[in-house]
Amino acid sequence: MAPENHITETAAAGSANFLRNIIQDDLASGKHASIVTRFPPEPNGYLHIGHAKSICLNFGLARDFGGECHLRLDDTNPAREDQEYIDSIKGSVRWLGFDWGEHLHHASDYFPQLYQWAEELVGKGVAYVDDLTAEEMRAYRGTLTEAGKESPYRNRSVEENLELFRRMRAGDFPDGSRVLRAKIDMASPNMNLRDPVMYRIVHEPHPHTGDAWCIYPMYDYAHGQSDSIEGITHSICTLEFEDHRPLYDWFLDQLCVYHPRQYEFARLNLTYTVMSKRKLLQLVRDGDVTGWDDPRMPTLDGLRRRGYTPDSIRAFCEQIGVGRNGSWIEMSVLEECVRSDLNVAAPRAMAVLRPLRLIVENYPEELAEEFSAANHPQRPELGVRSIPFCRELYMERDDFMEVPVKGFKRLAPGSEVRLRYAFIIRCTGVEKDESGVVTAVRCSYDRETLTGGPAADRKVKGVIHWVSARHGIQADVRLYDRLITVSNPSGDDWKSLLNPDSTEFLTGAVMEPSLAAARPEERFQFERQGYFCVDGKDSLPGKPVFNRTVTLRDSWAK
RNA sequence: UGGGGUGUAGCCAAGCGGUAAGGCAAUGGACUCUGACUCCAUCAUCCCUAGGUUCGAAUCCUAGCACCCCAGCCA
Repeated sequence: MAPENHITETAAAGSANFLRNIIQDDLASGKHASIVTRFPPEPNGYLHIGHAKSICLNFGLARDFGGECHLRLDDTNPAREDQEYIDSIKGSVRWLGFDWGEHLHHASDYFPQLYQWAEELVGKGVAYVDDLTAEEMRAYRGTLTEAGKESPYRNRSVEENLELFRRMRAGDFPDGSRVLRAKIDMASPNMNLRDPVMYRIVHEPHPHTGDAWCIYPMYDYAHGQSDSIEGITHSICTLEFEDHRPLYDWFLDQLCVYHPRQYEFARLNLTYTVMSKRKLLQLVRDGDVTGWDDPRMPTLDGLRRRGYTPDSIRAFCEQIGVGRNGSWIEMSVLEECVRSDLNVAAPRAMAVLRPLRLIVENYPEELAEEFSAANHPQRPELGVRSIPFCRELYMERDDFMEVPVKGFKRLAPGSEVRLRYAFIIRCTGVEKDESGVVTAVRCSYDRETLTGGPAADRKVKGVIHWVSARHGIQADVRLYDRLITVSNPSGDDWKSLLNPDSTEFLTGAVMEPSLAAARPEERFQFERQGYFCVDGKDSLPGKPVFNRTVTLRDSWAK
């Protein structure tokens, strides 16, 4: 079979999108023998689910077409970047399941080359040192509908520009006093071409180059050339950089170096949350969340702590597709991705979140039995575990209604229900406190109805989970809800849309004893309730804290 | 009112002149010791609008309309 066919077949594994089509054409036409992509985050924040879309796209394309994908830290602005972010970015990409192999790069690796090229452009007379202040420069830039004015420093001689640029680099000038600009066209309808800044002076230590530099390249000057140096074939970025493409092309053409092509796709928007690093940083700084890895955050570290699996996030990125339409993906798509992953992967367990005492009147006081429960109803190979049972149990408060509403299939006075993996019980009465609140439910059980027993097949309308009061363990459970109250938050007042009830911490939950051994990041389905993950940060040995990843679908709740 | 983009179901999204894939959501039903899972069925005479070309248009042409992005020494 021809290699082309092999490539086509492999590529068919991913769902169709315009970038795959472009790459297929480029490979078929021989424009490229193989492809090189890159994921180029700026280390000024933690990666979020939107970055995951880009990571899966770039690494996925490389994987499917037999190419390579580089991880490049776009570290051109030491004023905002930090080693903490570099570490978290690398961890997140690896956690998601991608490997950059030998190709971990930093834009700062190219500072010497970038500087040399800048001198070359000065020598060609297409770059100049400008002394205008930032405010003046803004005024000279013009507006969307009016052309800008040329700076009075625009026509300095090559010699003077070279001398000044070298002195900028040598540290002779304070921050903000001068910049190096490309000499393009102050009247361009594309604002990016109105003599964009190439270098600015920043006396600030850099996490990767230390104090070797006090001038730093701007994104537009650094990015395309970095792509060129690395031999990137398809430089994929988000839509807002579309206007920058002429500038990307301009630098590469002026320099006469290898010229990668830039393609843009629509960034991800997810309903009921915010996605920009700026806003996420604000939530962290203002203490609205506990950190970048707060389980409510759409960051990869947040989703991880919440219990999302790398597989589920990759499946999500595959499902949402890649296009050029500004789109909002409904949170339910993401939730469905974890559910379907965890439904297969997560062992089941019983936990009572809001306990209500359940007394089995005709069960002997001193007796205790162990019943066998499947760890996964559809996967017998996952085995069974035993669950202790005794006269006094806990049931879920929501599973009892003194005056049941129509359609209620759980326990109510006089009604019957099955205790999962145990007996069928009938409610015989309730106990209440002075204010009328039910404090305990009383019932009787029928021994014949034990799972596997002679009357086990008797039909009852409902099955409820339970935990032995004598054997159950206590554990903290944290329930999370959407961060933002409206589906499509926008504008400056987004902070007023924060959901005040996005966390609910439960301290009285009771669980089957096997859960005491749960390890950090271990995931379970608490039957009839949802998927839960042992918090990787706040759990102690033998004392797990459970985060609710997502509820089970509940067709009754509606 | 300058430039660059985008318009296919509630939300995404294939489609590239031959008669509207798929996923999520929703609805109805089957099954069930999780009101879960699974399964089955329904869900665009129509592709922003209006004209035009064509035997034939979501796909080509023309004119509109709507929405998004751009005036950091951020990326």
